[in-house]
Amino acid sequence: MSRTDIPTTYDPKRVEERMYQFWLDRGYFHAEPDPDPSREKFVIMMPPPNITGTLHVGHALGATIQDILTRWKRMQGANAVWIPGTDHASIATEAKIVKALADEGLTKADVGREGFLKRAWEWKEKYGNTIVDQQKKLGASCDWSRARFTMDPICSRAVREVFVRLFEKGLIYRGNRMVNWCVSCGTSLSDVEVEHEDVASHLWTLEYPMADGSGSVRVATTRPETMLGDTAVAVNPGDERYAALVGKTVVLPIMNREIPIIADEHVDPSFGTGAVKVTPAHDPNDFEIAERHGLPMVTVIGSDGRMTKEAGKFAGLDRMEARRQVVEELKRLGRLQKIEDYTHAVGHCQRCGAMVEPLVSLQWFVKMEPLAKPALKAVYDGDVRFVPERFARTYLHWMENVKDWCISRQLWWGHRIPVWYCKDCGHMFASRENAAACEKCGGAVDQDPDVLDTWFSSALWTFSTMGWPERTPELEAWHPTSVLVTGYDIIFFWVARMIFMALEFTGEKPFDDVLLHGLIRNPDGSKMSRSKGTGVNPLDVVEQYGADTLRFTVISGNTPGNDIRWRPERLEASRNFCNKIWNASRFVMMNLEGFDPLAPGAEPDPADLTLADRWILSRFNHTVQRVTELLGKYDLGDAARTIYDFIWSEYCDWYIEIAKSRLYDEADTVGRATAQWVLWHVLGGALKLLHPFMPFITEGIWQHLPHEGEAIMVSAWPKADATRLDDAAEAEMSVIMETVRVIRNVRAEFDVVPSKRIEAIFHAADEGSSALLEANLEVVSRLAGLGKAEIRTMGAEVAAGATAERVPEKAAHGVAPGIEVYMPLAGLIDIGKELERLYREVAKAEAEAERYRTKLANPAFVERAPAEIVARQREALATVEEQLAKIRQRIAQLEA
RNA sequence: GGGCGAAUAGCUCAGCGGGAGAGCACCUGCCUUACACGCAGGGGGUCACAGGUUCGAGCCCUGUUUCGCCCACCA
Repeated sequence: MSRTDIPTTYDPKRVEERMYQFWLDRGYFHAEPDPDPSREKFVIMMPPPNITGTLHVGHALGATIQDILTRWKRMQGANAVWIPGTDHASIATEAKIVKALADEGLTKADVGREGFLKRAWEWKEKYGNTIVDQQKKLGASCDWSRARFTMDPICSRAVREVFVRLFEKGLIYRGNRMVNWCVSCGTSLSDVEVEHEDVASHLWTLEYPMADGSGSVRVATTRPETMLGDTAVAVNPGDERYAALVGKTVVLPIMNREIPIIADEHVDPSFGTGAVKVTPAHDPNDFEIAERHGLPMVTVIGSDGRMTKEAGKFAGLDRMEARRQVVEELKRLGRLQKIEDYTHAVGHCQRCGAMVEPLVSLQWFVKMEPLAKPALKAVYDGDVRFVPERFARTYLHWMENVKDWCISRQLWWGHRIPVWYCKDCGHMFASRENAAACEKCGGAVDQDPDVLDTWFSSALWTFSTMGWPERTPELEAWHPTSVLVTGYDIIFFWVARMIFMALEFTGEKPFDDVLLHGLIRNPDGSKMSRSKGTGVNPLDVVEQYGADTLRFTVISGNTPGNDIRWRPERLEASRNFCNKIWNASRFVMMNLEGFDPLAPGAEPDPADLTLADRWILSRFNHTVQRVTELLGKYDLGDAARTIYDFIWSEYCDWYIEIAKSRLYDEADTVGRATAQWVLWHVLGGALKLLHPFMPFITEGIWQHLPHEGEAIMVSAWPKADATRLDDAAEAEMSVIMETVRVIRNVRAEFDVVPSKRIEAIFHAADEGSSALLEANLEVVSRLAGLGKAEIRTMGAEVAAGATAERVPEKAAHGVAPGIEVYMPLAGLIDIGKELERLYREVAKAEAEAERYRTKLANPAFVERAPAEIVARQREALATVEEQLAKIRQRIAQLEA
């Protein structure tokens, strides 16, 4: 195919799949631990998505960030590896299986534990890889050969090891305690799995008569149905109103049970009536009060959410129905004193949304205090760094107040708790191997039926995946990992737990940095929800726009930790950028015919470089510096924008346009070759900078450009070449650019069509400006559409009046630093209109000058501000005043 | 009840101590031999409000307001 046949629109479909396969075939994603400790390593463990899941834009953001960092580090020569995996997601997957069973008219009990697990594994085989395949579509450069699943033997073994060690150390214990119970999922939950939501409800004030008939005590409650299980009424010990009643008893209405009035510090005398009903079995505080006072516990709500036998005639009712009936009954008995509207927070199950019931049950817990200590220190000392930093505070606050972690779940899908109970002697023991008999008496044993919280295995992710407890080469070389990239919403679930687990079991932090990204929201700011149909499927986006466009869209305009709203229109901007790159590259390729930039001596002699060449090379190297610096700070959005601006606004808008003169001038062999080399060199470098962000298009183009090496993805990350940084060239170029702008401006003002060439007479202030303009006259002419152009050097001796005579009266006027332009627009100009334009120019410049003058007139500023700042202001003022003078002079001429 | 974030051009967002920015939208010209998914030019902002620090403040400090989020056992 001839290069001119390249389509003018970039088509991702023609590139993406082919390039990904190419990378896979070459094994570029794979890494091995490097025994050489001096080589930089870069390791990311992918947060394992649930096997129930499909990709959403949030995943796309996380994956893009991780891929950018990994590709960048790989290009920098680091031993970079990004290890992927999936999570069994105990409760979420189990819910899916249960639902699938229900669709067949079956229940868990119908299929039994084994049958259920068989179905779960089938589910995993069927759907476990969809999300992996989806990530490949995004261009994720994961080492797929290292993919792990949280229930792989290698991970399961680590889970057992950790459990047994914690058990033996006394850090895992079993206890009858109050836990969060989801009646719908039928399992206990940890504190973090409960979401508190404000619910508009009522505050009921009940009246309990004194047993001795001496009056009554009023108590307020948000849960009247629990009164059936009350075993005391508590007041504050310092509350004089009730001092005389403490020790006496009241009769619990409906149940007609005598319960004591006790004094407990927990009671806030200023709230409600100052007296509290105590229901130890259904309220965490009451549970504690009961423990302090040795109160009995009456369970009136069962694990199914229905009232128990203890609830008397309400037994069997759903708790909400029981509430209505209890309230009715109290009303009838005259014991309902008051109903007020009241809004309070109620816990809901994170997974299913059902109201969580605090219930007392026998569960397994991890004792947190000893584990939290080192985990606090690691972050406090800055050993583990949060980006943005503010999230370290969130973490520290949580960890400082962390309570024991309930890890047992009454589910079947997950890591089964490795504890056995002897049927003969009652001995309980934890074991690394499945136990067939009691370790003490040899009697028959039963394994604990529960499974572990999903997050228990996720917490070990950085090291379980690398073969711990073996001392594998991976662990030696790659642990701790470099950075964890995840959403700020799972700091407690996962980040915190990884930190204390890794510290406890490997003696190392799990990662150096935690990079938190924000959530992608709907255009109205609400959370995306698949159930509400508001989620965006990244694969649809890839289908329509390509992966690079999606990646660039999620990464640009995004700062760490900040949420962004999903605006589909932004995709078009990224898509247009792809197209811009495509066409710029197409242009370069079309103009590279007959030139081999890789040939010896192809690099131009510095003496042959034009101002524009030196300028773009300088700008490119500044861009390299800046982008590298930003990536190092995880400012990926800023880095993306920097590359975008360089490619579009500098390389395309200016350099390519400037290069055309030399490219099209067959006679200028040196000039042509120089432009070709610079075009090629800078394009290649810019593509490299862009590659981590847009891997497909950059690789696709790079493969068609003359290049060394196999692939851009394994090419070396550009290093800033100090010898190419050229401030003088940048300053001079800005004068040339300003001159072009001034002329374009005039053309636009007077509606001169682009195809019409115009004449320009330049007045250069001095020899320097004159020489600069002379050397770049062709550039200016091309970009500004000039026909005839003349440069006059104005010596200091030239008087103002003398200038006017040498300029056609009917000419538009423009001013750039050190350069004046007169444009006789051949009949298109209208002096009145020109004057108006000049007045506007003067007004604008005058306002600017005034700002500088005020500042410089302030002695405090001149004395106290840094000399450099003051000098800059003076310079700026001088420049503006010089231009002002010239415009005023021209106005004077025209007015005369 | 604590804590955090946001408030900057019509919209989505950068900027966080020394000349108010980008993309989209809008207006005016242009199919100029890379690109109309484009080019050139242009309009548009007392940077939420009130104080303070500073020679100088979207940028730092204090307070206020409005949204959003997280944490929390006042029944």
